[in-house]
Amino acid sequence: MAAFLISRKVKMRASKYLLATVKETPADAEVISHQLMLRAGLIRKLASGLYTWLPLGTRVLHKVSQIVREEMDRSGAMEVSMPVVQHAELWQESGRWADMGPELLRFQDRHERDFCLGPTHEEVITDLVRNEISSYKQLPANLYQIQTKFRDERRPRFGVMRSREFIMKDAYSFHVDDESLQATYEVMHQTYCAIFDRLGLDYRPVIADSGNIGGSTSHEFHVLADSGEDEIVFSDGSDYAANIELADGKVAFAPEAEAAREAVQVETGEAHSVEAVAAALEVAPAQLVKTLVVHAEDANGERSDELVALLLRGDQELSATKAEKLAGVYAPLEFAEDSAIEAAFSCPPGCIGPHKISLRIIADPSVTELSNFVCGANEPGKHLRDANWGSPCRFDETADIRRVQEGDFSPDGNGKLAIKRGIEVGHIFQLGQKYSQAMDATVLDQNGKAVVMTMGCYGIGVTRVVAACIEQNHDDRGIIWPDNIAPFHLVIVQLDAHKSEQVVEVSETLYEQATALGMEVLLDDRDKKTSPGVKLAESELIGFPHRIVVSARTLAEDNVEYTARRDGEKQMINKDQAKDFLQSLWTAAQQAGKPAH
RNA sequence: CGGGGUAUAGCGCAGUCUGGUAGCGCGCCUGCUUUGGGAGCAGGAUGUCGGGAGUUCAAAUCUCUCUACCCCGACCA
Repeated sequence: MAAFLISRKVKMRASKYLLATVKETPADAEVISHQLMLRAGLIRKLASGLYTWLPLGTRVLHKVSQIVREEMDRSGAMEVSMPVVQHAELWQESGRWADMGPELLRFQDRHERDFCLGPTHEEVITDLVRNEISSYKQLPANLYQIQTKFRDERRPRFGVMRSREFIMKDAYSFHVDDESLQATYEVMHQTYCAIFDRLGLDYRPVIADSGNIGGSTSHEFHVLADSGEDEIVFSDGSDYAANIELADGKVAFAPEAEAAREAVQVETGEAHSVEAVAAALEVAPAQLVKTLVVHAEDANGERSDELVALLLRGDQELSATKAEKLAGVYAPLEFAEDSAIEAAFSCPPGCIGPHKISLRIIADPSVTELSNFVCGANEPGKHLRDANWGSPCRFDETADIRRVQEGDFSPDGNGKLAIKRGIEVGHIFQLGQKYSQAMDATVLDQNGKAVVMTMGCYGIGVTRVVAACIEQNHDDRGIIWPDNIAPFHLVIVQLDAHKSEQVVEVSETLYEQATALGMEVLLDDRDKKTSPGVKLAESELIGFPHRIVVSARTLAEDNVEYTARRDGEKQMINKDQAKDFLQSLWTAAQQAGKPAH
C-alpha cells in the first residue's frame, strides 16, 4: 500500500542524468561556493543575479526546503503560497511604495496599473489576515511560505549568495499583545536553531539591526565563513553575540585622569589624517578627537542642508548604522561636502574640531572621558593640544556611535569581543504594529473592542543556505555534502563494466538493495568512453557523501571499495556483505540527520 | 548610482598596439586503440569577433555610440 503514497524518485543512472560538470574554474566566480556550484553542475547563470538550478542543484534545494518546512510545521506554523506579483495599492497603504528604493522592481500591466515583484510579503499577508482573522480567539497565528523573491540588488555577487531572484522562507506571525509575540519569537528562535542544526551548519544567532523592515527586537543567524559579507562580534566569556554594526559600544573606557592643562595651538602643516596628526605630535591616536560631519534630517525626515558633527576617539570607527538611527541625523548617512564644512567651520576638513562652532555636536562615549586631548583648531594647518571639555571644546549630547573593535570588553561585562565574518542565512524580527497599524489590521478582543494586531516576521534564505553550506563543507577536490541535503546519498561507480559482466551484476544488485533501504542512489553506468579518472573525480567534485566503486580489480578478491567523501578513507567490503554494510551506513546516516528534539 | 575593467566557437583564452579574408586548449560528433585518478591517435562540426554608425580598397583590429557582464564602494534572506 505504500506504493500509493507520494514519494520522490530516488534512483538514477548517470548515463541518463544531466551531470553538467566542468573541469576549469569559471572566470567570473569569486568565492569557492560559487565556483563549486558551477563546476559541479548545480547552477548556471542566466543574467546578472539570475540563476537556473540544474537537476543536481534542484535536488539539494528541495532538501533544504523540506527541512525548513518540517521544522516550521512542527512549530505550529501554517504553510501558504502568496503571489510573486503584487499591486501597488497595498504598498501605498503601508507607505513602502514611496519608501523602497529601486530594489523594488516596479512595472505596469496592460491597463497601465502599477505592480511590483515581491521582495517580501508583509503587505500581502497583512491584507490576508485582516480579511480572514477577526477574533482574538484565532490568534496567535503564524503563516509561512517558501517562495521566490525578487530584489533588484545594487550589486548582485557571489553567485546564488547574493542574487536578485532567490528563494526565501518567510513567515509572519500575528498576535493580540506583545507577550504573545514574544512567546512566538522565542519559538521561532528555537526553530531556526533546529533548522540550522539539521543542516549541519556552524552558525551563530546574533543581535541585529531591524533595517527598513521596521520593528524593534531582531536576531540574525550567521553561518561562519571567511567569505561572509557581514562582521559579527561575540564574547569569549559569555553568550553575547551581535552584528558589528549594532554591537553595544558603551563599554568602559577608563583613561587615566589627568589635571586639565591649558589648550595650546600647534602647527601641524599638511598632517590631516588621524595617523598623520598623531605622528606629527607624537601622541597615540587614542588621544585624538576625530570630528565627522554629516547631513542633518529636517522635521519631515528629509535631507537638510544643516550639518551635525559626530565625535569619535581617533582610534575608533563610526558605525553608520548606529549614527543613522539618531534622531535628526539623515539616513542614509551622508557626509558633508568639503565646501559645506568650510562654511561651517571656517576651515577645510583635516583641521576641524568641536569648538567655536554652532553645529549640533554628538559625542561617542569613547571621547567624553578624555582629557588633555588633541583636536583640530579650526584653522588651516593647526591643531589644539591639551584641549578639554568645557574649555575650549563642547558637545551637546552623547550617543553610542562607534563600531566595536576586536578585544573590546563585552558589553555584558563578561569576556572580550572577537570578530568573525558571517553569512546571514536567517533573520527574525519583532515587527510590532508597523504594518498592522498602517493597514488597519485589527481583531476584536475579549471585551469586543478592536485592537491592532502585533506582528513578527521570520526569514531564511533557502538558496543562500545552499551556498553557505558549501562554504563550510568542501576540500580541494570539491563539495562535501552532509547526508541530510546531498543530491544523492550514494554513488555506485562501475569500472570495467565492458569487460566484466560481474561488475554489472554486482553494481546493479547493490543499486537495487541500496534503493530498497531508502537511500537515494546514482549509478554511474556510463560506458568506457568515460574514463575511471573522470568518474572518480566527478564523484568527489559533486560531493556524494558515500561512494562504492565496483571494479574487476577488487571483485577478483570478491570485494567492492567504499569511500566516505569526508574522510576519503577507502575500505574493502566483501561483496556479499555489502548489503549489510549499506544497512549500517544508512542507519548511522539517518541517526546523524535526525532532528535533536 | 559612482569608480575601474571585460566582451572573439558551449567553456577558458590568444589575435587588437602596427588594418590584409579567424586561431589555441578543453568540451562536442565519427572511427580505432586505451581502462583505478579528469586517456591516445586520426578525422569532423561549431563564429552575424556584443549591437549600431563611421573612417578605409579592406575593420576582430582605428573612431563614435549603445548594450551586457565582472570587480571595488555605507540599510539585505
